[in-house]
Amino acid sequence: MGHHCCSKQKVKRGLWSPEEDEKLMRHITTQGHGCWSSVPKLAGLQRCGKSCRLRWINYLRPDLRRGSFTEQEERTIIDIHRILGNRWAQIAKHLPGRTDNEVKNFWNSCIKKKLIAQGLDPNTHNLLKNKSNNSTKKSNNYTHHIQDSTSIFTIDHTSTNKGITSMDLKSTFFPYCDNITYNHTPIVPNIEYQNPTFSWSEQINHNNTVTTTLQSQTSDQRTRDSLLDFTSCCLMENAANINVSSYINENSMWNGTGLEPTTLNPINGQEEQEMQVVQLQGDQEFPIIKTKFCDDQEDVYKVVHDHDQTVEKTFNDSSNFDFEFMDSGLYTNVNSSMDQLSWDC
DNA sequence: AAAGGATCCAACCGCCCCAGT
DNA sequence: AACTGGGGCGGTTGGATCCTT
Repeated sequence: MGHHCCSKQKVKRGLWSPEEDEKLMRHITTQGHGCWSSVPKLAGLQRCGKSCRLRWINYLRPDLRRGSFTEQEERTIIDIHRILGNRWAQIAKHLPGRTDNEVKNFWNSCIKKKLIAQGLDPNTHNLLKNKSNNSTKKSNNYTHHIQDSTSIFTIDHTSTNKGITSMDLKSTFFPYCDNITYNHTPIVPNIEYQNPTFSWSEQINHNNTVTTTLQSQTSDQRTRDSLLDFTSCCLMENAANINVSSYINENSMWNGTGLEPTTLNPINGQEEQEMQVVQLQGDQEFPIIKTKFCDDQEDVYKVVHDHDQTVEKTFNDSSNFDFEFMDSGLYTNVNSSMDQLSWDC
């Protein structure tokens, strides 16, 4: 069964011969394609218009870029796919000379497998469930720096200096934060939080607990929730030397915060929901962070220390962004293509 | 060398959207 | 408003090629 546009015609199918290519090329370069349904007749081809169009777009077009995909192109595809999903035509628009078909094939034949091999679900970009625990275990000697100028995070995993060492959260991620004062006293001295619109303070109390206070004067609930989550998450990162996974998600990109708003309600329904508590664990002095919410939603974040200097954690399932992904170097160009994408799409 | 499985990728299919009537 | 045709898109297929045994 052919397309409705050419179902009455006797059309050839299958691979194009060099002669057919020649005819189509000559016709379009001299006459232009105009109405595709008329191209086969005018070009002397026994193909349907759609087939001609496809052949031109995917193969004959002179501005096509041939050859294998570069690493940069691969990263771009992954970045955009994280937001748009299988919208190959949209993705291809960000890759000059590449077609949607090409991108789709590359994804299915190559990228998909790479992501799976890294323990990531290619559809959601989340950690695959059966890999999530393993991914949190890492060697003390593992070192990985990401200092791409377009990355929002710098991550350092040297044995003496783990965790996020700096971050530059652009104001585009916090469009609702207009009047937040900067008041930051980090637990880990080399941590720098560079976004002036976003801050919190941390104080070590006499009873070996740490109180974190989010300094937010915004009245927007989503921002407050986002910042609370973010603070909690970073605190865990710093205190436990773990790689925090599954935190920012693409939906949050769309709601404008860039961070996943919590769906939880503060304990006692407090208006001020900034309080976080870090407890130092017995003589090991290993910190655990527990965020208190309403009774039925308690202990969403759990950090468990084991004997191998590794950490397991449990997160709210609704979180599906992963720092592991950025850690792998795949998540880049946030401030350029990704920001642009938010506006384009 | 040959067979069979795996992979790649060009092309097709079917659906949707939109503009024109 | 309903119909029609063209264009665009994502999913799928199947033949060619590569790889493994």
